[in-house]
Amino acid sequence: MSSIREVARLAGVSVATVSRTLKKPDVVSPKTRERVLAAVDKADYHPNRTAIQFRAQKTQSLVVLVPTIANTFYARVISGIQQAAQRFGYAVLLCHTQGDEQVEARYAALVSARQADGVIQLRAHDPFPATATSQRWPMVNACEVLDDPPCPSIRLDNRTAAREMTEHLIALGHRHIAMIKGPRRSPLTRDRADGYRDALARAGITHNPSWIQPGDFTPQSGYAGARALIERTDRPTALFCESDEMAIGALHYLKHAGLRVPHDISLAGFDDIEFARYCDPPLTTISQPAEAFGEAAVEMLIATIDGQEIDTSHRTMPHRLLIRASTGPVG
Amino acid sequence: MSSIREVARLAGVSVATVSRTLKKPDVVSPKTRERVLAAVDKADYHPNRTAIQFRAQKTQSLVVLVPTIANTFYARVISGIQQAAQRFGYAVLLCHTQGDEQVEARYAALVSARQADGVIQLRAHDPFPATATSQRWPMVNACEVLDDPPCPSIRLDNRTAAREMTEHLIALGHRHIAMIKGPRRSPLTRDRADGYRDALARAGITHNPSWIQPGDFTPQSGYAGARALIERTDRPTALFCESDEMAIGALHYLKHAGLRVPHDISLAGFDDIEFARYCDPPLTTISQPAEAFGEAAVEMLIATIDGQEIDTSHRTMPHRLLIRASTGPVG
DNA sequence: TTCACGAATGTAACCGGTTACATGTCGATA
DNA sequence: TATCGACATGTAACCGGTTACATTCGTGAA
Repeated sequence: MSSIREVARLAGVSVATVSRTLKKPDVVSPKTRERVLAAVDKADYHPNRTAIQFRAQKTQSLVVLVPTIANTFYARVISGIQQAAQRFGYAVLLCHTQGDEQVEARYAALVSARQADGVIQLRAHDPFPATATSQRWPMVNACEVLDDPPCPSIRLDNRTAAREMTEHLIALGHRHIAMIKGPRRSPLTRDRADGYRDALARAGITHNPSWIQPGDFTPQSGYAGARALIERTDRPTALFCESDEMAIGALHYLKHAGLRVPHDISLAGFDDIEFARYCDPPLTTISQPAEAFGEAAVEMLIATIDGQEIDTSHRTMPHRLLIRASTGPVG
Repeated sequence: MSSIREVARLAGVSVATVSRTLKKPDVVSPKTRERVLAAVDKADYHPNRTAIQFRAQKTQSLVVLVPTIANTFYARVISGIQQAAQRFGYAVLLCHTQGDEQVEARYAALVSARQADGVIQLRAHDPFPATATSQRWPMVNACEVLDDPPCPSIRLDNRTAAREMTEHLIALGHRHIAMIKGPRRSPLTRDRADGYRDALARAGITHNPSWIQPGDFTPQSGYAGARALIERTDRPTALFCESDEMAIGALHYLKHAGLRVPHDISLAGFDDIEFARYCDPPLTTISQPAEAFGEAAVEMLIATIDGQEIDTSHRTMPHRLLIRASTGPVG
């Protein structure tokens, strides 16, 4: 575990010269450079990054707070974060929070403790304590975004996307359109439900609140939601799930109940996860540029860390309605 | 950005007393403790973890090298790593390598540069340079394991698992069993193919090498592999894919080709990802304790870092054959 | 010869904690 | 009263780099 002093000793120079040889090779003479590099090799010297970070008061690391990595949408976002971070020379501290606010706070504290330079939060919650005395740290809120984020944010126009999907179902002749929502307090879920209601209102269709089922984005909750809706006497002709994972669970129940999709009931999802296209029938859904979310988050965060001005501190990423075979004319 | 000296000044004590108050509160007098804690509050003081790590020569961080996080099996392993790391007070530096050896080496160098205390490698490749001079760093190899790992490892008995699956198909009366493999040079894939051949040999079935299709664990490669097999004249009656993702792709092709599963052809996967049970028909597969892989890897790595003896430096995790509806008697 | 100047290199302070060791204080005991 | 020990606290070195500033050296011009 050789240090710079060991290398300096071996090369017969001062530590400053070793440091310069490695960081600004052009300011040392070729002869010295050669001697130093030979000593580096001989000593198997690797600069201690913790020491460098300590000295520079900069860690080149980012904290990413993700509710669950087992969700394929988040996995794609993280993949995008990784790519971009790598490009900028930043390391990614991945923090799996299960949406637990205490865990989030604990990990966000890595930034106040200067083990990381900033946070990317993928959930609609401010992980920093709201005390007036404590300062704000570099942070970006992406994917599931606070209504009034105290930091740059990157979101989808969830309301418009959900409206477009609902309009697609209405255009197919559906009037009885049910929805399986995400977790109660999420702004994202609220926006999608608003978009759904917008479309119904525009089409003059009376909105039946009991056709909105709660869910939590898991296939299990999709299965349960579909069952609750199908077991009623006033069965809907179309079902819009706020995530593909829930749609996949719902599809499973629908088949189990002997319903043909889309002949007996149309089914739509949201996210366009990889398996959506492999469903039988392939799922009509909204595609989101998941990797681009991650990349944009990293770019905006690093700009914040570097204290640059950010042209758009709130960005909206484009979505796309993908019509596949799971939705069809009302039977 | 207050330091310990600032707090000491505010409390009218020395820095040593502040440090002791926070780390060993019982050695300072209650009166002093109170004054110090008040000063900590007032200064909004957060100990600088980089300084602590630098002083302690210990980062409490692990590097995880994962080929791709977009694979749901790896996502579960990482989830397990996260849980365990959190329990031990370690942070996780996630490194997405796409299986690129240079990227792996660059990230593994975070350990030689002492930005992390050890590495968990999820791929069968040693990320450290093989020079004789360079020392070995704490590392654990999990999931896809080197034949002769220079470190503790955690693996599945892939050969036995694949043999059991193949025996299940043989027991159903199948004699024409094809396979879609993983990447060529992976020991994991080789072991599974060996297990498949073991079962055929034991049953006295001649092995037809042309019934082994290459793949890369993605649904696309499963789709392509299934097509290549089905378009032949000597079509197999059963298809064993080395991953569920490939099986899902294969299933899509089989349906597209108008084949009924399992009536016309049986289909088996490997991994038991969440969507396997939501397939139509639900997929017969091998379940692996993915989260447990991650947890075991963290435990063994931290034991290595702490220089403890490790009882079993090579662990084998249990697998389970899950028979669902995608496999059935030969038609 | 002397001086100025630039290039190359060295010296040492600094980043913010931890901790071995030194010092100081107080009460109990001889 | 002197001495001792337990307890509380302070002082300063240390971890391994970076870098401002100081020093040394060689070269060319006056």
